[in-house]
Order: sequence, then structure tokens, then C-alpha cells
Amino acid sequence: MIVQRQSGVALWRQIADRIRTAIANGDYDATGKVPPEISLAAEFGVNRHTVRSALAALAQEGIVRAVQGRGTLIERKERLNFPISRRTRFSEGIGDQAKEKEGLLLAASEESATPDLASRLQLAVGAAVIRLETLRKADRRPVSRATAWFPAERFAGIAEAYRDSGSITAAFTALGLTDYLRVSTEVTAVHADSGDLADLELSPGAIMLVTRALNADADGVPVQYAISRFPADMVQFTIEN
Amino acid sequence: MIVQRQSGVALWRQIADRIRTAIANGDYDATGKVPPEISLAAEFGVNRHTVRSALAALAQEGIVRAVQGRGTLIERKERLNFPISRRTRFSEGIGDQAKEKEGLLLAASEESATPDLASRLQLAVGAAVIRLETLRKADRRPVSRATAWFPAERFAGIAEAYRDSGSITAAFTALGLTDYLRVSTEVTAVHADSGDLADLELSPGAIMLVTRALNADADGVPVQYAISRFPADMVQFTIEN
DNA sequence: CCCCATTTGTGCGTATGTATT
DNA sequence: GAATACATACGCACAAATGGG
Repeated sequence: MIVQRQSGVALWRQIADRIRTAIANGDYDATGKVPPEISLAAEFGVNRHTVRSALAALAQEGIVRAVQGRGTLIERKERLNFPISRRTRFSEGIGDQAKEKEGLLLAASEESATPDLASRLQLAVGAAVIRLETLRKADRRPVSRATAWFPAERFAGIAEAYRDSGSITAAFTALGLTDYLRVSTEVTAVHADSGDLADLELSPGAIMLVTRALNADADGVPVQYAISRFPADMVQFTIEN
Repeated sequence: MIVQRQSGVALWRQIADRIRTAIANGDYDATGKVPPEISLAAEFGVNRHTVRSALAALAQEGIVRAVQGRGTLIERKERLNFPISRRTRFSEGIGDQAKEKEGLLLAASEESATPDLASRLQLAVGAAVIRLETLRKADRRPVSRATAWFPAERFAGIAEAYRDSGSITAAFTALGLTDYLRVSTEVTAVHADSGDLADLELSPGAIMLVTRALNADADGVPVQYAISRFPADMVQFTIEN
């Protein structure tokens, strides 16, 4: 398996991505370090300098740490698992995979529903909706950026409720909605945009998993539509049927 | 939203990826063509030469076709939707999104189960399993590469059954298994490797959605474990709860 | 303690790719 | 298309740190 030249993607970046994936897969768990630069160079068919560029990028991300004479040690290795089910909740989904969970409100505004949004939330086109931009963290590392829309009439004050609790579930409870269910989830993947890079502290070229999710109350009335973005090398989804 | 310099990913490739995604999202459906090079250059903050490199790459992929004096026409635009549910089946999932469906057997072999695989299929470590490498096409375009493992004792002859029918469901039926259910599905995303690029006719830097799926018979006995890889700009998954 | 193999860190010259004007 | 500037990748060589005998 060889890296691709003249593809518009620098060799060092391709190699960095491959090593990052290998670390996440646990391929180097036996030693706790990455193979020596010289053997990685042989494996990928490149110069050692090129491998060094890749490792430097991973060191910048905090994933590895090179020690002269010893090798390149693996510092951080994480891939959070998010279950997707009828009862999907962000905080519960993480479970004990992280100790500290945090939800930050980046921005909130009221706007009127576009045709697409109105049809998903079963509102009239132009109906008032509240939009929240949120950033969620696990153990102080950002793990997702999300934009969520709620019917404004029913959920006035949800921005404050979310800001105070850091949790959608808690905010809903505060507004009198005690239970809600996931109706559908669409999953795609794209390259990180500049907002992702800034908010999630990623390096360019990173891959994002994108979910578009609809939640409804017990009567099936839509209560939330959300587009969430997760760094693909930190996250995987599990659908249990 | 601006492209990233010095990121190890050439600007023309970042722009090609963004335009490919925009086409898949239907952003240019109104006109059936990509905006003029000069306005794309302004949008991305690069020189027109750089945009031309990106469009040349997309033309090479057969996605667009530049016509002097008219613009850059969109030739092909697709994002197949795959439902993931308890009854997930590849061919049925595509439904009428494609007329022609094809399943090719690339390779088949018998091997012994690794600890990980054995635990998933509920076999003894080292038990005989059959591995199939398959390539699935819709309307003559490759849409996924998959590696699937089956308990060898129960499903001897599945390689031939798949080769003849081009369908896992049909192969199971031929071997006496009339029904099976999806137990769980893990979803991740990675960069395409060289095998993806070759088999799926992609360009380097492309993103792959990866699913790891376990299927079981009506009694809950595992019958298949499969790792499938889909080009992210052609595919999305939908989970209906 | 020294020696030595292993491994990372650094320098420099050259060729090619990328992006701008 | 030409000229320019910078990024990427290579090859070779040597320095510096580590760990084990």
C-alpha cells in the first residue's frame, strides 16, 4: 500500500493521516510508540525527511511526542464512540468514555424557517425558529460543533436554558419537555472547513463526520433539527438495531 | 470560508473537493453549470489558474465538462442514499436510485479467524472463515468495496453463490438462509487508500465512509461480518429509528 | 565506566510541484 | 505562456540522546 504522488495531497500529509489512523486502530499498542522513522520511510517508499514532516504534524496535534534516542511515543489515542438509536443523547452517549462533559453556547438567534427546515420541523415556511450554535467538549477537548433549530413558539428561552445547563436534554426538561426521540439521522463525511479548524483545533485536511438529525416528542411532533460535525479521527458512530 | 495554505493539501485539490461536494449537494442545480472561473477564484481567494487546475481535475473524473464560451457544465451528479436499519440490504437500499446494480467478486479465500473476528462472529479463535472481497456498482459506477467474512462450516460455497448472483442476499438464499438481520453498524470516515483509488476510480485525497457491520440469522447467530468502504461524496447513510 | 546499536535532530544542495503576477 | 517565489521531496552526512551490554 503506497502513497500517491502528484495527487495534490502532499506525501507528508497522506502519511500523517495513515499513521493517525493506525494509532486510532491500536496497531502500535504493543510498544506504545510509532515504528522508527527509517522503517516508516521504507514502508511508505519515501525519504525519512518526509516521514519526519508527517510526524511533526502529528506532534503538533498532540498525538505523538518524539524523544531523541528513544523513539516517537504515542501521547493520545482516542476515538469516542457515539451510539445512534431512538434514544440518542449526546451526554449519555459518551457515557464513561470521558469524565468531563461540556456544552458551550457559541451563538443564538431567532430566524424564520427556510422551506427545507420548515418541512423537516413540520412548520409553515417563514415560521419563527431559534438557532443555537454549540460546541461540545469531552475531557476539555472539543468533539463536535453543531447548529440546532427549534420551533420558537414552543421553546422560547431555550438558548438561556442551554447556556445554563450545557445540555439539550436538560434545556428541554427546563422547558417542560421531559422526553424526546430520534426520528432519523443522515450521515455524510466532508473535509473540515475553516470554522471546524478553528473551533475544533484541527489541522487542515482533517475529515469531518456530519450528521443531520431530527428529534421529536413522544407524540411525534418535531422538536429539534440539528446538523452536527465531528472530527472523523476522534469519533465513530454505532447503530444498534 | 477560505482555503488553507501550507496545509499539505494543494489549493487546487481543496477547491476541487469543495466544488465536487457543492455539485453533490445540488448547489448549482439551478443552472446546471459551475459558476465562472473568475467568480470561483474570487470566492476562494485564489488566482484563476488555480481554479482551472481544480476544474481540470474534476473534468478528468468526468464530473464536469468545460465548453469554451458556455461555461463548465455538470456532467454527473450523484449522492446515493443508503438506509441503515434492522433489514439493511445493499441492493434493496439503493432501490430505484440506480437502474443497474452489480456485485463483483474480486477475490475469495479461506482463512482462520483472528481473535477480533472470532469474537464478533462468535466462533473459536482460529476457526475457518471464508473471506470475500467484493466491488459493488450502481449504473456501472463503483460505489463500494467490501471485505466480508462468513463462518466457513455453515456457508461453504458462498463465494460461488455470490459470484453467480452478485448479491449477498441471493447467495444466502441459495445456501438455505432465507432471512438475516443487521445487528450493529459502526461508521467512521478515513482518507482513501491506494486500493480505494484504483477500485473505485477516485482521485487521491478523497474521503471514504467506512462501515463495520454484523449480520445475524433470525436466531441471533452471527452469519456475516463486513467492512465496507464508500466514497463520501457519492454516498450518505440514513438511520431511521 | 565505556562502547555500541538504535533512534531522533539538523544541515545543505538539488529537483520538482504549486501558486501568483 | 513566462517569470518569480515558495513548498515539497530527495539524498547524503553527521550530531545528539537513549538504553543495553
